Amino acid sequence: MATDDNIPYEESELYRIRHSAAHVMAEAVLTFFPEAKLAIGPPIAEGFYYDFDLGKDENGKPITFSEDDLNNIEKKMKQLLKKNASFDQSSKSIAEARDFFAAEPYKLELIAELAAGKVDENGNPSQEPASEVSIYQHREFVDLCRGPHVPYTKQVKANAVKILRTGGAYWRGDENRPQLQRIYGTAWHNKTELDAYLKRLEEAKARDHRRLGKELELFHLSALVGSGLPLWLPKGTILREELESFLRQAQVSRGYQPVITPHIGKIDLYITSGHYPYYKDSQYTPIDVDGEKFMLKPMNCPHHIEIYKSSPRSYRDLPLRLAEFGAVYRYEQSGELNGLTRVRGFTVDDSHLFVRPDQLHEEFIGVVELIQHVFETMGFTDFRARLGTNDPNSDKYAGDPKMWESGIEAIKQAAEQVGMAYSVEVGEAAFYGPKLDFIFRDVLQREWQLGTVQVDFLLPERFDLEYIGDDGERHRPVMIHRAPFGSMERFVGILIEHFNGAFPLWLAPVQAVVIPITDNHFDYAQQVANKLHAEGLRVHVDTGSERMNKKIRNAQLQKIPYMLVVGDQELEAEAVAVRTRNNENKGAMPVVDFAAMARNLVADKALDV
RNA sequence: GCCGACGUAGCUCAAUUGGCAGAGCAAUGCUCUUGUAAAGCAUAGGUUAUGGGUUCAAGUCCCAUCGUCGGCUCCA
Repeated sequence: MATDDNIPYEESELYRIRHSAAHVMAEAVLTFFPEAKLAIGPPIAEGFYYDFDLGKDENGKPITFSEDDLNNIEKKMKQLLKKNASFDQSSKSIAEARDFFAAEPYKLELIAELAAGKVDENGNPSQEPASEVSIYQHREFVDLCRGPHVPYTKQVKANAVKILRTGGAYWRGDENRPQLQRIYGTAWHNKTELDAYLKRLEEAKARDHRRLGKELELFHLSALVGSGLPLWLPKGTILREELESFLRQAQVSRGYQPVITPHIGKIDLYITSGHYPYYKDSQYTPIDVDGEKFMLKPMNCPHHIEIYKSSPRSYRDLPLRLAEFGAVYRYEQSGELNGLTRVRGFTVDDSHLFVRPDQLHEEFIGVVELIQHVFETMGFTDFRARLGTNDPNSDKYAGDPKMWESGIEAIKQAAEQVGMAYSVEVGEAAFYGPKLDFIFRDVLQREWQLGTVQVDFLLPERFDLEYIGDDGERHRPVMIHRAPFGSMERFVGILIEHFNGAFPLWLAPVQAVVIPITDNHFDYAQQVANKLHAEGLRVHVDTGSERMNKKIRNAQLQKIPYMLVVGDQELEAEAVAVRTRNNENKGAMPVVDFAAMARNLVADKALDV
């Protein structure tokens, strides 16, 4: 996010520019749609938006912005920016404001909540009831608004502003409220910054995992198989299995025990766990067999719990760490699906740790350290932690408040001990307990929730879990749910974009391609490949009829780490001419030397070749 | 699920106002035997997502379904 020096974004000039741009855009909209009702129009991370209610057409359908409308609005907006006007603040009493905004139902709702002390003028939560409201005006355009703005419209450069897109958006983000028409725009200090931003958007498009997944033959989405049910192609499978094997090893050395559970389970299992009512709307319909209902597994927890219950547990058995790459199925709404990052069938690198209360602290720290290890290995340096707590005002969260308190306390203590900063976000918890999420920011500054650790006192109670303590009495264990990757699908999707398809050697589906210069070198190329295979490397021989140059180009486009060119000279010297995908020509080296070098890079999980 | 846009060869895209479905890449065959990012020629490839409708005539217009994309909601 671009900020001026170290000032918080909210206090930066860019924020004022964008907020002002939003007002001028709304002014432009009103010139074409005088009847439009205004909702809210705040600055956001990389621009701004404004929501409008355009009313209904003669068929009762909501009026929406067309592409032409957007073009016209943008043109008008630029004119209005250049035609200078000052932004002037004033205040009105609640009664005056009600009067003034009498024709603006959305503003009236905000004023009512302002007066009740629920929100501020920008729609953000507030504490104190307001007696006056802040108003900003430029020319004829007046908005309920806390500001701040730039002093004059001219200070928003017309050539540094762009309208980006439109879309429906629910009023107050509530799908039960009317759907408004939102216009997104962006604004920057100057044209250079705008162009840089637009270029960044283009780059993001080029490294989109859906595009690269096709080009690099990693996965396929088939309409016939079903929406959100990805098929892993051979190369994508290598990538995924390398990740799984990396985590599996890391887990075995930390005392985890792999288990395997079925893809379906009786509905009673999920009713007992309490998952069923929470996830009912996002489930595949239960399968009815001989009068019994089975559900596609939406989560692995209850299955692992039944493993815990399969035999009496002693305090000596704990912690019991059960791990599974467990496939789960959730019937996400169609509009939510997206490539690999949002699917209906996915695999959670799931584990449930059954621990004694006195082990909770240490085990939680162990999980946090494992996640840190995973992120570090991937070269993910830019991430933050988020403590998700229950919202006392919501009925979404089960269990008694004491459980929640001790869970939250356990997470805070663990985070403190490992020196990890975190932000607290109310209402981000799982229904059964608080959690610490790891949110990774990729090279394009987008944030993704990946790893998660959750403390759960509830399910042990629901399933009546117990262990026999050293006092001979029955005690209740605590559960930790955790997934460092989050889901294999999402993680791979993010990894594709993070590395722009140029995976570290240990992950690259094809690590090297041998390129014979002429047909006469095919045999030698195959010998080289055989040797490297024997060394555990994934090598492919390009026996196509193209010229060497074309084969190099193809390998470059496939982002294969090494191109091993072999001709007469290499054949003679038992060597390969090594070229990297970074356009680096390392020259000839003996095959054994290349193998040793590559093996080391794989063993070290080096991030680049 | 809601709002909007879109769906033409394996991929990326063309196809005046409705008027003979086409190109590049990829694939296949042949020729060339090549030294670090695209050799040449040829061949094949399509019920224009699916199903209806309007029309002398539909890739193009209308309806429905499926799918994809951009948002909203939701979320690993």
